[in-house]
Amino acid sequence: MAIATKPKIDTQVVSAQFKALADPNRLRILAMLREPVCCALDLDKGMCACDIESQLKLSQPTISHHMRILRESGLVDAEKIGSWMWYRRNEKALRELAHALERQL
Amino acid sequence: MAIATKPKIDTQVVSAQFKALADPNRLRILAMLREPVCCALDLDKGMCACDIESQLKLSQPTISHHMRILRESGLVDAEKIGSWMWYRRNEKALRELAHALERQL
DNA sequence: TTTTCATATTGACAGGTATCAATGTGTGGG
DNA sequence: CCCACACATTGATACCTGTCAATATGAAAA
Repeated sequence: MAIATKPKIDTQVVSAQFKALADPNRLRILAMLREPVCCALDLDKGMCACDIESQLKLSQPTISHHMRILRESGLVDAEKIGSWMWYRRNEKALRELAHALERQL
Repeated sequence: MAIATKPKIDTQVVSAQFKALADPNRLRILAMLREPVCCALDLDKGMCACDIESQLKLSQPTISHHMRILRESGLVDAEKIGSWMWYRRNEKALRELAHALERQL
């Protein structure tokens, strides 16, 4: 079971992930999530949409749009708690993408 | 002078590179360039546009368009010899992008 | 229940993109 | 010089994308 099955690269998934990274504002969001600055105290939760909005000069619907693309690409995880949406980097997915880029693509 | 100056990440450049990777056909081209299959014997030159065209089901102008985007992103190098254009992966740029993705973005 | 707050969705719009047919531009061969 | 070849550029077209204002949704507070 621990046999190293050759890691499959799904071109559709990978190009969606690169597409998610292909916008400067989404790169900024990803960098912000690396070191969350957040209105709540529990930084482990990540950042909520309003925190991101307050640091980027973009409207609320635009932030929501970018977060959906990041979430659907799998590079960012989201969790709804109460009426807040908490966003976190998916470090595993980011690492796997970087490795695929270096070794397979 | 050998002090490790913090590697700068130019968001514009990086997002252009991810944009170049955000198309499935360009990912295929990059994968083809990893192991060139080429009409000429000297594989070190890379692949010429017609070789790429013959393996992808895309018109010649479309290939030319994709190669321009890959070239301008810096991920692929191009060299004109006679009337052929030879394309090669820029492994250094690809590696740097992968490292930036893993460590800084 | 009514109000308020956080976020998502919709609609509209300007600009970008992938694609191909047609045409232009050099280069090498005859 | 002219032709054939390899590639680039242009123009047209359909589709996709980033953005915001307006509106909807859903949860907490009053």
